[in-house]
Amino acid sequence: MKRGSRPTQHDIARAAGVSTAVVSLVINGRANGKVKISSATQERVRQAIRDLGYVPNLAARQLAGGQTNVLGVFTYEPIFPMSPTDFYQPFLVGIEEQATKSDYNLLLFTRPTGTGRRHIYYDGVNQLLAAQGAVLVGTNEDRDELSRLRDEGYPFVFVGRREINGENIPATAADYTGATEALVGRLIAAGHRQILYISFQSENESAADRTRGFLRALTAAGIPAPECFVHRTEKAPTITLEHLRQWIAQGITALAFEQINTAYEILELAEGAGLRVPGDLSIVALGKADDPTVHHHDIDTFFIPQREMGAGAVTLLDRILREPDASISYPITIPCTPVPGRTIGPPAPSGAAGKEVVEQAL
Amino acid sequence: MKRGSRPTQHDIARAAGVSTAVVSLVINGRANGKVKISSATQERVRQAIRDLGYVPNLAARQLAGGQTNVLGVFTYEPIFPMSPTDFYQPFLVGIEEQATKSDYNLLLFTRPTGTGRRHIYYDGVNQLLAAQGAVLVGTNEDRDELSRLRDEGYPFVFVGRREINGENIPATAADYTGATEALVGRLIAAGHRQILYISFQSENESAADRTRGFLRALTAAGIPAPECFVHRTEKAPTITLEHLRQWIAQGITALAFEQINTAYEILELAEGAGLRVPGDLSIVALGKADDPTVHHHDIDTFFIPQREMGAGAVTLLDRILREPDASISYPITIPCTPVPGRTIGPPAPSGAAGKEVVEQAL
DNA sequence: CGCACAAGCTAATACGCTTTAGCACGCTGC
DNA sequence: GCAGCGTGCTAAAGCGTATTAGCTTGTGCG
Repeated sequence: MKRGSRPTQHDIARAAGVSTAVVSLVINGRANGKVKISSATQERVRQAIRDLGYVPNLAARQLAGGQTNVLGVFTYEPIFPMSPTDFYQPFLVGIEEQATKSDYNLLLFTRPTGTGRRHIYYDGVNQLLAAQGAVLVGTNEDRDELSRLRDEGYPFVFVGRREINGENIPATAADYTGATEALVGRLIAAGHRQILYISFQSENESAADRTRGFLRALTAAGIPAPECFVHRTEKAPTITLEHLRQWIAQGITALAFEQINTAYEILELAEGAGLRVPGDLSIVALGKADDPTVHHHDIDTFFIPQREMGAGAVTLLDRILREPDASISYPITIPCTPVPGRTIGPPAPSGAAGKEVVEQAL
Repeated sequence: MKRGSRPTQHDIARAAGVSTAVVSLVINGRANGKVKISSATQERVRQAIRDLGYVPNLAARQLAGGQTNVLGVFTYEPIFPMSPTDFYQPFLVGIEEQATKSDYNLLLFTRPTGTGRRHIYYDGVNQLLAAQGAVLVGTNEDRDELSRLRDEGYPFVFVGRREINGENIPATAADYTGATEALVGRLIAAGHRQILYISFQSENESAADRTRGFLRALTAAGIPAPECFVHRTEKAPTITLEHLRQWIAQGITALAFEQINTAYEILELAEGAGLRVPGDLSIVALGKADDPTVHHHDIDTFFIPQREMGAGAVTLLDRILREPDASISYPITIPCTPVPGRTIGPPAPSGAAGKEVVEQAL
């Protein structure tokens, strides 16, 4: 063992009077498998490891095709967010928790990619290869990269459902469809027939799932679901009191918002203008981050199980690494817990009544 | 090249009709150094790389070269805190930022150590060795571990000043001494002569630094600094209105709290009881976390430069790794920016006046 | 012509580990 | 006495890359 450098298996082998193969077998717990090592020898090896302070070289281990116990975490956004109310935080909490339980260390990919935006491929090199597998988090992902990654057979799991070329990639996903269906079902059960679904996100998988749940709830109740029930818009400010007035006049009795923030703004807008919620208008939000600092107590919605999604991603990745040939159907879906509020109620008796109220309010 | 696996330098070499050495040299831009490769050959190699879609194998590269670009991050507390207002968060933000700039990936040590509490040494083995060097964060550190770590010559940096056997270890530290001296100086400039320093923490380096700054400010102004000016207590609730009353009666005109939370509680306690701050009592806090969600607008204090401390730790570690023989004096000190408030003012005319006010208030 | 020297390349080795074929040995059963 | 077998171990072959000592060839120069 050269001065100043770490001991290798070779050094351990020499100290314990065995071959490096024995050392490797003992370290990897394969001493009682096909090849057997006497317990006396095992103990000598372990003692030598302790004496010399041996730690395996990760790169060598990986090169030789062994276990490194390192999972990569790649986020398209900065990992440690400046804003403590960051949406991604709970995912990472879940990832760390489960990594600890499953005995993995986490390798965070923070190296710059020159372009400002983060990329998996850096200088032509797949950064993730430094880890055995990786969990990917973020909204701003690069589909081409994901596609390439999958083609290469690199083991990874996305947090959130993602499709590449119409096919689901390994992922853990919130059951937006089911949760939306249940929530909208509650509106229908309360008597609503004309429900407007307001989508602010660009077309992505989460929005698609919610839309599907929305439509399912309608069809399950035998309500025809014309496209005019889905309102897509770019930004929150585009909804005004004027919009609300028009919708109510059209006979709309309930609004389903994709984002809880917008739901909350509109709730305040409506109540500030004298509209009663529920009564004149019922409001639901299709999901709420598990953020302990913010409480939208009153809006009917459901929790997005972020920690579970993060933890589930690690569990799934672990399984993929252990059983590379297992056929698993993606995504792994995790249910959302309902958050009861006070914004669902029976609709106003008729469209005309709604109209009156709004005119009074203005 | 086997099916299903990525092309290697060997494949490129064969395709371009050269040896693997040439491929390696071209890839690493060393084709014009000691060993020269004709530009025609270089172009052939590059073309083959493009044709076959070659991507270097990181593990092999690391094994052969030694450079891993991986820094360890060891925290005694969980890394992704559940509480978004966690004190450690900003340190990690800084670490990540600087790691990105300095072109390092971060290896988070999350593997359990069996004992519940996290430890660097696991089964007698230094876990950190998996990385080139490590940044350590946390209050609950194990001094023996740090001592051993240093003796082994492992490159590491602590975030926050730490002494082992009376000697400073590599660390980045907030300039508590200077900031405290300046802040207490402002009290003195306002006319205060009897200032009570209230310490809640157990005896550690940060508390010691503040105490030193406090005493320096006093001696610089020629004020004798008897020990009775330092009040140590375990928990916040132990300070009551009764205490305040006694202190004012003793002629104390200003309080310096180690923790801003306590300062804030006492401020509310005092004002709730009719005491005027400042006026009857001036209050300062010796440091405030860089937490954007909490605003103690009104208390005079200073920011603890947490992000800079984290970033500085990475910078320092980088330097230690690059110049192992450089002699650097520790800790690297980072100044604290003052946060002006409204709780410093001139003292009450006399001790007796203070007494009166308190008696009215009670 | 003979030598020195540069250019352009190859062969070989090392990095630290995992894995597997196979060896030596002692025991059992016939 | 020997085949057959299990136990405990070793030797050796990679994994994909970087590095370097040398080899060959061509060129300039005295």
